[in-house]
Amino acid sequence: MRAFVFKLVTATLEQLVQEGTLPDEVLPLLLRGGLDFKVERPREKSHGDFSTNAALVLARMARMKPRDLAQKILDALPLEQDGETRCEIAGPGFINFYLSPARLRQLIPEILSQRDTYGHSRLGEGKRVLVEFVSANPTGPMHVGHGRGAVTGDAIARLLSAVGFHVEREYYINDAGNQVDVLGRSVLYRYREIRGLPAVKPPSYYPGEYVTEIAAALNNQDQDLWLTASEPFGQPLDENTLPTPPKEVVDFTIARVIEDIRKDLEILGIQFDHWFSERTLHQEGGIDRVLAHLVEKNLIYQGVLERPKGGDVDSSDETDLRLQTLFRATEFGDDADRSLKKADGSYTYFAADIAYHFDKAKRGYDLLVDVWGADHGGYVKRVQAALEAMTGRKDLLDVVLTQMVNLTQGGKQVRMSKRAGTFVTLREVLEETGADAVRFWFLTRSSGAGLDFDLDLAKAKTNDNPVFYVQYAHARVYSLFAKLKERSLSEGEGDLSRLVAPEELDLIRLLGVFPEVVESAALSREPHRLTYYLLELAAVFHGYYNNYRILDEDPELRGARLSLIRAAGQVIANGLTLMGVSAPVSM
RNA sequence: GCGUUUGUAGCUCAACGGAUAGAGCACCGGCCUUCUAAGCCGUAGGUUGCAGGUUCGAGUCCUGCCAGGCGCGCCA
Repeated sequence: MRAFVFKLVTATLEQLVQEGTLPDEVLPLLLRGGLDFKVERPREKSHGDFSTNAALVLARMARMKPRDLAQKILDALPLEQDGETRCEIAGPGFINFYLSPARLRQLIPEILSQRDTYGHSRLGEGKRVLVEFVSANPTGPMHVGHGRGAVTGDAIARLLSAVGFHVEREYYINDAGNQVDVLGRSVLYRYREIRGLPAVKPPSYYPGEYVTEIAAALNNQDQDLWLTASEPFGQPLDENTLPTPPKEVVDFTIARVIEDIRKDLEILGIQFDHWFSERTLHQEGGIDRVLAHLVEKNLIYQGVLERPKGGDVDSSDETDLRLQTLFRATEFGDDADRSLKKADGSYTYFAADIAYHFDKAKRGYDLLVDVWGADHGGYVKRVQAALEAMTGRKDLLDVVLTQMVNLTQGGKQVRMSKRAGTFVTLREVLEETGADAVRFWFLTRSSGAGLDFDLDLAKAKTNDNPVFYVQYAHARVYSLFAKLKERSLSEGEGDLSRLVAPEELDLIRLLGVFPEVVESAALSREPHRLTYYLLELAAVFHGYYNNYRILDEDPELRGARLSLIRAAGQVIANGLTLMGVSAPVSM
């Protein structure tokens, strides 16, 4: 609907250029979209259904007072003032559009015929987007923070898909590097323990219970096979000469952990199109090629990095004065050049990450979206820098950062400590509250802000619980239709013109906003906008329900109201679906 | 020290550069007991951390401060 008004205004401005009211230079700007005039929903209800600032933006170029120009625009608008739509000038020069009740009511059959596609659009023109998210290291179970990333990424993918992008979901598995060796050693150490052999904790290891479980499974499957390999763990190990665990043990362990993660994601209802292994990059020489490419562009040199000042970096450490292989990230807006190779000649994580993102770019996507934990925020610039260096494209990668989640119960914080091994896994929370609560709740804040997750409230069947509040609005619609049957009432010959109450027209207006909410949430990568919209819609719906009798005696009125709430139920269901939350028919 | 992010009502948070900055909870006052869930109406609550700047117009953009989070290594 907004697009319609926008086109109307644009056409009118073109006409004013031809008439000479507006200078010729406006025309090219208009065609290129170079003018930032807007058609928007006013916050203030009395300002109409739509409003445009066109006269304010163009006043200077037209050398006219904003209100005078507004009058010219108004006169030229090809709108018949036939009672469908009404316009007026207000404030400093806004032009406000008021839709008539008749026009508003048309929306109900539109929604009912579009059903689950209402709110969708073709804005994305089928452009290909790759959303990479979760990508939790395969070294242990997912915790709550990973869950937030998972839910956010999936919601963004759903939103982009709804507005017409071709979306694929990808999980990047960090199955190379030091950490997987640490993991393999942790398993071998526990393997010895299980077999009752002498075992000493390696200098660094993963303490969680899951490691022991995996070791037990390994023992079950392979029995004595790893006795020799585990021998070094019978005595204290020197940090500098740690044994490399056998590939089979590492693979077995990673496969187990990934399977566990996959299960969490399945409970959440998230499916990936691609699982991309970091290891394949190393094996197929992808990293070498990327480095060669950068050498060709003269973006690599041997140098020394300055030591960071202050903070808790140990300034007595001399290792950073060593000559290393550096990428000229500063030429692309980063704050420092970045290391690509370690002293032992192996690649840094960053080198692999460049190769990975370059691989994504080569696969031909028009847009890459990454969802990362906020603790990785410092890497955004360098990855974008590298991507620009490799592809020449500046805005290819969009990174969304998600902040921490705090679990609370009974108003008190649930402490999570990885060191003490008492951290709460995502699985535990899912079992406690269910996937709907987790998904909805994780989308109630903008992703950049911290989030408190109240375990008690998320389970509560009260209106304080936002998940319940919205889902219940949906269920209420269905319960009314059930009641209708129970009383053997007909749905009635709905006469929509009987919908005259301000609450009814407000509800319709709100239903009309839905497509715009979906669009803005998708384009800004801010799924929480959808959540807020649904909360508002649920509130308006509940208010209507509480103040008006839907199942009225009069069949014409009853039918009209039933159509309205059916449309409302449809919009709530569509919104919940975009969040990945179920829309229950009864509760 | 540098980067990044956040700072909005007592609390938790919204607000695509728009008009008088909004919800929920809590508080206070008043109704109500319904098509299933304590609902409904109303009052009050603000110098949007501070100071400048950009413009028709700034919570939003720019600069500088203040405060919290995260990050700043050849860890991933």
